[in-house]
Amino acid sequence: MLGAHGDLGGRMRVTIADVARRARVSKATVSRVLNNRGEVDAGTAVRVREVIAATGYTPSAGAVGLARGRTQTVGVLVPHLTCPWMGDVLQGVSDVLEAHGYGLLLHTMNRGADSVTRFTRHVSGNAFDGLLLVEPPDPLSCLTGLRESGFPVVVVDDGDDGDGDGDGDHPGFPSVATSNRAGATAAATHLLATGRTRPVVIPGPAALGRTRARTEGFRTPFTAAGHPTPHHVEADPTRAGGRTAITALLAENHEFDSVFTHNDLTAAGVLDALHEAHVDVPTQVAVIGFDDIDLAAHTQPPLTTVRRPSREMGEAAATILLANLAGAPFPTTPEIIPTELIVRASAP
Amino acid sequence: MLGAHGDLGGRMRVTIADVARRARVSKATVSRVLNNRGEVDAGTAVRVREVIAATGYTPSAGAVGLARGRTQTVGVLVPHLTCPWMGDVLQGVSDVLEAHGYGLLLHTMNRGADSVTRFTRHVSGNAFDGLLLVEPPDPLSCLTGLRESGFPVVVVDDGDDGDGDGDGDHPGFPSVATSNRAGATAAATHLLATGRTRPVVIPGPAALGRTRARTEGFRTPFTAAGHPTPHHVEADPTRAGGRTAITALLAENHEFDSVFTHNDLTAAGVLDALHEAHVDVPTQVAVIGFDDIDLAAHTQPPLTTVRRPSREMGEAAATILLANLAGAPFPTTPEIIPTELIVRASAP
DNA sequence: GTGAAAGCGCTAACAC
DNA sequence: GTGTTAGCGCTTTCAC
Repeated sequence: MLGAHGDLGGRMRVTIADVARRARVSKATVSRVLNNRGEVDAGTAVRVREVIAATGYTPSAGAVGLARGRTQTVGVLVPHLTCPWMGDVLQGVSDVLEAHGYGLLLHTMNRGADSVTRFTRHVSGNAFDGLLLVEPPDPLSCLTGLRESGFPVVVVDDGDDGDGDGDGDHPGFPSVATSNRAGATAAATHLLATGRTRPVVIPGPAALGRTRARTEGFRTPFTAAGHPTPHHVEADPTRAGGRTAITALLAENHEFDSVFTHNDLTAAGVLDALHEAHVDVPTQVAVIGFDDIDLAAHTQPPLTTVRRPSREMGEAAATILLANLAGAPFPTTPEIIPTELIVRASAP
Repeated sequence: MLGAHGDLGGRMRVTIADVARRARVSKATVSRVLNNRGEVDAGTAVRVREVIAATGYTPSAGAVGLARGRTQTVGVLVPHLTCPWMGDVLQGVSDVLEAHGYGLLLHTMNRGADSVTRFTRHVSGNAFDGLLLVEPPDPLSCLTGLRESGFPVVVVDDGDDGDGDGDGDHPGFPSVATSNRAGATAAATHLLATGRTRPVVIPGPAALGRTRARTEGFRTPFTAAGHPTPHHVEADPTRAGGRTAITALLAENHEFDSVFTHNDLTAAGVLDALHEAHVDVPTQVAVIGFDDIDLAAHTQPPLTTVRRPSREMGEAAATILLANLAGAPFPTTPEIIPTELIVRASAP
């Protein structure tokens, strides 16, 4: 009977000592076989491996971590899990991490300060080797402490706009972002090319770097072509927000031939409002969103939008972090994954 | 200068020994203060706490885990992160776990067998105290081993139909499911109440218990009312699948006045096909989906659907698991979170 | 009330 | 090549 130490319920863990005893070697040798470290006699190695297979031994992750000082785990902090693209980011991260044998410890900031406190404890508790911060809100107090401690951190989707001046929302951290500026420029260029000259812009939260980048990127082609700066309208970054904003605009008889929103949800609301007002899309007004969430392909009409490469950003961030854990230095400039203009019926 | 042992880069970890030394007590006493265990002199406790605060000491999660034999972490295995409701499930799980001070180690099965192998290593490596299996595919080999070992596992969204016979896809495991049968019955009843008698059903994967449950639940009211068994049509569980299926059905002049699909994506495809064929929804054909993903509220017309309480299911599963870790026995019958019929314009 | 000492399961010098 | 010996940072008897 195997390892019948009598644990309550299941059988007792088989430890490296058990393996060593049964293979008639020392724990050190088992460890060597386990990690292909040092030269071990071929015959001995085979014997050890047989015992390992026979006993079903698996090293205790915790013990290995304690002894090595590394946990083979990275922490991921996300604002919340329910927004449309978070799954994509996580999938990208998870794929890379799993491929390299790393675990992924997930944390949410859903419960505000308390969440962050708990998270910080985990960090200082050495629960993981490195950290991925997804869309961190601006004033994340624990950040400064992190940087000072030299703990490996990569920021995903910092507000950086890809214009090379490195002015993300969290300068000083290695980061992955998308070409917010170029994406917005592509949208503007597309509108101009299809004869639209009087756009309305519904920007995102003003505090975010990406809002600045998208705003500027969109304005550039218009002013360059001699048109006035696009009209801006504030709105909640929701479907209802977009709808309300455009309804108000129509009520005051503001003239426009196109709408560019900083996110797809708002754009969906814009479509709603236009539909209600019997304004045809795209003949009377063209609409372009941002992100390319699932919904974008399903609106009526389907939404032309700037795709944000969420999954690729997750992959890139994880890759950079793992490279650093493996000894490589962090890149000094943000890695920019390009956006892509997805042309659908709302702005053909 | 604090703990200037000289770690490369950051400052060296402050350990319980450091705290003990500076507070002029033993490690044991610090541990007692830390865990409110045993009677510690009030003055001593205060002194220790001061040192802890001053040094910013945080216990090493790994060391605590090794010593206590518990990691305060639960593993979550999901098929993939990109499907619409997974974020909701995870959010529910995460909220409960964080509220109880547990970490969440996320695993994906994206890469098939390899993923599962890695995952299994983590399990036997004692990386976590308990396990949440979300929508596990039928033949998950490691499952039987898990059950035998007595390792705490809760299955989320097992195929169980809530009819009380406990015939989930993974009998023997405690599980959380939704009232698939009752939800489908509600959809059927709603259709009948609005004068629809010739429905078409597009079921989900035949292998899943929930497909059986939804199929039966939908059929019951029709046969009870003396109508024939609803016509079934196979289709991929995607938007394209629903579209193709209905297009074919229209081509062969099959008569029907309503469509019930086992998921919203398929329903969206059905709407597409009907729209193309100039069949009006809902006057000519009513459509009801299942799940209530974000998309459902945004289709044209908005989709009537059976809401599946993803987030609540996640919360329930986590709660059951934590209760077990705290000593409570597992419930012997699946916990059923009820569905809810969300009536929108596609089937008013 | 508090300390000393023995682990938890593993790795990593260092000897032989 | 392989064993011995220390730890990694904490918890937990068991004395005092």
